[in-house]
Formats: sequence, structure tokens, C-alpha cells
Amino acid sequence: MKTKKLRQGQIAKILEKEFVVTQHQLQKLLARAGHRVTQATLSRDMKELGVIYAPAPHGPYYYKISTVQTGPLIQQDLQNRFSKYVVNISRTDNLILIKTLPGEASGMARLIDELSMNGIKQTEVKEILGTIAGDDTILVIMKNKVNIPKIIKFLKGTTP
Amino acid sequence: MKTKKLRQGQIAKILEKEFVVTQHQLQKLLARAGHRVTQATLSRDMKELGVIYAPAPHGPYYYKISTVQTGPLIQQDLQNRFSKYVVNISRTDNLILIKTLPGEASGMARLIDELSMNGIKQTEVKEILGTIAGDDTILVIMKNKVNIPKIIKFLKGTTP
DNA sequence: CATTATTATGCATAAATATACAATATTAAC
DNA sequence: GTTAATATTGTATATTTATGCATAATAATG
Repeated sequence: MKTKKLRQGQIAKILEKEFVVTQHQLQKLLARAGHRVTQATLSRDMKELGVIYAPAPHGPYYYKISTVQTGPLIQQDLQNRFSKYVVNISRTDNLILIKTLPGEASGMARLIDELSMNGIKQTEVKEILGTIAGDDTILVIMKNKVNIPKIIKFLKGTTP
Repeated sequence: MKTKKLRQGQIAKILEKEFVVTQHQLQKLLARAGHRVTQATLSRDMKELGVIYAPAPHGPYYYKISTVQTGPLIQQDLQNRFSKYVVNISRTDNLILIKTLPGEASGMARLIDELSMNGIKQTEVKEILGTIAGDDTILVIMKNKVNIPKIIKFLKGTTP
């Protein structure tokens, strides 16, 4: 059903430009673009599109296309890269040293950070204090050394 | 009035751990932590805290502490850094070359990108195609050269 | 202190969003 | 094609969130 995809694309486009505060407002804007649907449909579209509802500083909540991936997708991406780009993993005390192919380290580190900050229900990654990355090396600093094996398994995707 | 600050701190802490889907749920969790308030108060707190309401992939919407700054704050930050760290600005055609103090370039470039992607109602930054940064140089690529002076003014904060 | 100004909160309710269910449309299988 | 299975949407409504107004709590001022 292509109308749906088209409409959702249009919604994304609108939300990039306009300051949309309610689904009713969006409904009107959409109608102007030729898509005539009810609020109920928009409610469903929003969820599917991953649209977030965020407060403008000192302003009202408004709808906004999310640029940040949410938890599960990042995790998938990260584990995918692990299998492709990681050359070696070593550890001492509460540190994990991950050797990657050239240029991959900082991108992967960012994903790890993102996950540790935004990961929901992932107790593993909450144990990560932070990461530092060079060009082909990631240093992961843990809050506590006991959880290191669990984390390594998790990052590798052994525990899906 | 400290109870409010305390409560909001507690809210932030709860949202980091728990998957909170409604304000009622939060109300209960909060009560368990000793803060007894109505849903109305929570609604206000959420906005003040900048909590966003985001859909979990294939799951329901849930409340989530925002890690990404929203528009106006970024802009302020960026203009602040401009005044402190920018050494020189030059341009040719549709390119702007910004020379900064060592190490500042990539951070500032990220802010510019963030703004150009998430900026609401800021037509100026929408004209930015992208940025590339080294250690002390930012290259800003514009969609169109006619808007360059406007952008430069904007970044400098001359147009607040 | 007492008094005034400011901020925070609850109550009641308005406004907005999500959803169960029924009706339609779309796609797949034959 | 026809029929069965799946997906999309609207209607009506339940659920949830936001807010106007009144009150209480806190802070500022003399």
C-alpha cells in the first residue's frame, strides 16, 4: 500500500520544516498536501516513523523526527560491526581494549556511548563508564571489573 | 524551593532505569521514593526537565531523558564558542572556511551539523549542506552561495 | 515578625493521543 | 479471475496529558 509510505514521507518532510505541536495541526498540513486522514491514523504513523515528542526550551512540546537511533537498532548495528571490524579484544582490571580495522574505532565507540547512555533495559551497558577511541583502538572503561566478561559477550552479540 | 529540584532529580534517575510509559506509572514509582505529587505536577516537571516522549522500536512510547540538546540551547552554545575560539573566517563560492583554536573545530562542526539537522524555524542553517572538520579548521559547505553572508552573521550571533 | 510578591501544587476539566473493533482495501495463493 | 489472509483506516471512545484557576508554600522586603 503505497499511499501510506507516501504519506509518512510527507509527514517527515513537514516535521522537518514546521513546528508541529498537535496531530490535528499535522492533519491540516497534510490535507493541504493532498493526504486526507484522521487523527487516529496519524497517531499510528507517528509511532511507526519513530517521531519523538520533545519540549522546545521554554516552549511547548512539538513533534520531531528523531535523528538518534533508538536502542535495539544501535545494538544490532554495533554487533554487526564487531563481527566485521574487530581484530582483537584484550582486558586488564576494569579496562577493555578493542583493536579494530583502521578508522572504525571512533564510530564504534560512539555507538557504545550512545547505547550506554540511552540503552533501556540493558543492564550490561549501564556498567560502562565511558570510552576513548583513537583511529583503530577503543578503550572501554568499566565501572566495575566483575562485569567485563558479560560486556564482551554482549558487544560480540553472543548474548542476543 | 528544594523539594521540586529533589523530585525532578529523582525523576531523572528513575527514567534512566525504568521503562516509563505513562505519568501515572511515574507517579507510583516516585511515591515509592517518597515524593507524593499529582499527575499535573509531573506533566509540568517533564517539560521543565526536557524529557522527551519517544517510541521504542516496535514498542510503545516511553519517557526518556533527552541527551541531545534542543535547538535554541545549541545555538547559544555555538555562538558562544564562535566568539571565543574562532580565529578567522574566509569564503569562496559556496564554501566557508572557519579557522579555530586547536582542537575546537570538530566539536563546533558537530554543533553546526546538529543545528542544521534539527534546527526549527531557522531557515539560515537549513542552507547548510554539511561540514567537514580537522583539528582547527571547519569547512562549511552551503547549498547556495547567496546565503553565505547571512549564515556567517548567524553563526557569529550578530543576528540573535 | 508582618506583609507582599513569587513560585509551586492540587483540583477539576479541557485538550490531545491511543486503541478496540468494524469496515475496507490490498496482497497472496490458488 | 476468486477466495483467503493480511494490512490499512475510520469511528467511537478510553486513556492520557495539559492547563485555568484557586490555594498553599516559600522567598523577599521592610
